[in-house]
Amino acid sequence: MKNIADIAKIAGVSKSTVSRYLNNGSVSVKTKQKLDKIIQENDYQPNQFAQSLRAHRTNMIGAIIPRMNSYAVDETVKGVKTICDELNYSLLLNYTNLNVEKELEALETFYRSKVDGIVLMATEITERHLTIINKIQVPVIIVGQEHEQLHCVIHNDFHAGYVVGQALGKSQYKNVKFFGVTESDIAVGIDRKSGLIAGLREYSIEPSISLTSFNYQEALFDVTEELETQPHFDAIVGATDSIALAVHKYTSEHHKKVDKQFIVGFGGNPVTEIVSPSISTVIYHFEYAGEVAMNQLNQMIMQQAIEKRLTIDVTLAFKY
Amino acid sequence: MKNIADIAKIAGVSKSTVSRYLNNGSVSVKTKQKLDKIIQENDYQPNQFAQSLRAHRTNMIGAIIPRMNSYAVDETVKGVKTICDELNYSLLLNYTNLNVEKELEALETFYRSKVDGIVLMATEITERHLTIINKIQVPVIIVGQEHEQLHCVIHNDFHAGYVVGQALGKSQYKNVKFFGVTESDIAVGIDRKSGLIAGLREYSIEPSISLTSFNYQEALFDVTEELETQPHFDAIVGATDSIALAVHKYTSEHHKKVDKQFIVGFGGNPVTEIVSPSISTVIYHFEYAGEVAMNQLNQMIMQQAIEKRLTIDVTLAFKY
DNA sequence: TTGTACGCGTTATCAC
DNA sequence: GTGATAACGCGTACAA
Repeated sequence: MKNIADIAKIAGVSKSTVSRYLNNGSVSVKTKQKLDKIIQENDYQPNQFAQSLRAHRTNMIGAIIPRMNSYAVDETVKGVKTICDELNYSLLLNYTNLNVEKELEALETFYRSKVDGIVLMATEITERHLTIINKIQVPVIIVGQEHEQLHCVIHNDFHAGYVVGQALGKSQYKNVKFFGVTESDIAVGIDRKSGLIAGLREYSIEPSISLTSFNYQEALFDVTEELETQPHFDAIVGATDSIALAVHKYTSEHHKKVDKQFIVGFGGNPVTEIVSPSISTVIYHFEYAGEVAMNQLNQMIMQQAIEKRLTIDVTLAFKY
Repeated sequence: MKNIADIAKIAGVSKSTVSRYLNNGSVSVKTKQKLDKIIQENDYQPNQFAQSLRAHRTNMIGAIIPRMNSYAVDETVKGVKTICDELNYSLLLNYTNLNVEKELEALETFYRSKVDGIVLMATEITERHLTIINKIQVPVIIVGQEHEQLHCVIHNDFHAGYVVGQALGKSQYKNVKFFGVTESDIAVGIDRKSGLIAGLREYSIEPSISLTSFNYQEALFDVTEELETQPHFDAIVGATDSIALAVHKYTSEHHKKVDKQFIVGFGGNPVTEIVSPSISTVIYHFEYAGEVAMNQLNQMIMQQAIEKRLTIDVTLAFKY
């Protein structure tokens, strides 16, 4: 592998001339042509580490993701990646398997790797997150969760719940069941639920509420237990698509005579379309959120002033 | 951010002593204790780029993946990541959106980034792939596809098809339909199909074969067209879980009277479990394959001799 | 326009 | 056990 000195020697010029050729371009036409050819022939590439070492800048972005095989995460990363490509950043991925410790480690790791910025898809922002984020002097943007003191891109979860509530009321569903999740997750546990309640209230409907888990298997267990005792509702809402899918699984295996329960989820996961009959969902624009987040992060890296909090709207996809 | 010189100055020793403390550890007990404390207090971290610059080694692995929201890809990456963590590599991700050009670019990009090794999940290995891989002097391992001249970790696709064929025969299914994909994909297009045919032949069954796409929507279209003309089979096999899910979608929406068609897919995608009734699948151990691939890659980086071709076995998960 | 010399932070070599 | 020094590859004042 050739370095800048080799190229300089071959061209019969000095290192700095080659360097200038590569950066400013301020060289004579003659040497330019010579270098054009030589660099082509030897397909020379500047060593990025030497560059980083000198520039104190790596052109790398670290993304911390809670899990891999998740529609929301994958879509978001897709968006982040798109903008990284545009802006000429490399994307470093760190997956934490829903483990908070690993999440904190990942922040430290990226700090050591001297990434220019970090995209964090956390499930929860603890005090310790805050401490580390403040310690490391690296721009961080949260996507999918909200926090007063941090920059974040969030989905309009309250509104998502609200439109579902309204739509159900409008469609004359009276008897509504909601399977929610822990309130330690603000976005999903609180906002979606309150939105739904508010939307339904406009039609004087009060939903029956149960608690379950993000995990499909656990949700299926809870749903089974709950619906076995009280099997009929006009509509059943799951706080996530996974939960809605669990509901679908239970009802389609226990109500052969299709007493037509209306099922709704949140997220826009394509699997809601694959099951039969399809279930309704609120489409979240994860990929777009990823793009927005990465653009914001770039602004932060460039030291530009930006808003601390950006909200992405959702789209209702009802199967009437 | 402090560097090794700062630490040395604070401790009243030389840079080399600090460096030795960090690496060999060959320092006196006294200075060791002093440095323990000082490094702790200043939470000093060696600059990885300076290290890389010197060591000609980055401790980075590049993974090239065709798409994000895919069970197979995600599981494989999970396995790769696990071993990366163990071996102290950082994982750089490059997603190509099924675009061959981007795949080639990604190889070049990683080459420039001086990653120590590359994990390539290609859909197809062309002559141009080969050219670039030979040009860049970076160890590359293919996972999920086979190639004579390259190191690869593959799934036993022929055997997967074979066991399905046998199981169907054993179960007295006579009238078998197979939806396959293009033969330009050796693993899926050829091996699975030939395996199935061989397995069925032992029971003197010859399947009816149609061609379709990896894409769920396209598969659904093809399946619909095909099954509308000839609706009944004892068993229908899809070359991938996606295709099997499309079959499931069609049959459950058009055969209300459950004339019990047996559906089988390949991959072990959990969605086959979520739909109702569940469909059978052949479980592919993607995560394990990822682990194996990354371990192999590490061997290659360490200049150890390894086998060019490793095969991972599959597991049949039949819902009788 | 071009070349010289130095520094980015680290580690390996060699004296002491 | 410790310290001075050179080298990794690059960019940039500064001088020519």
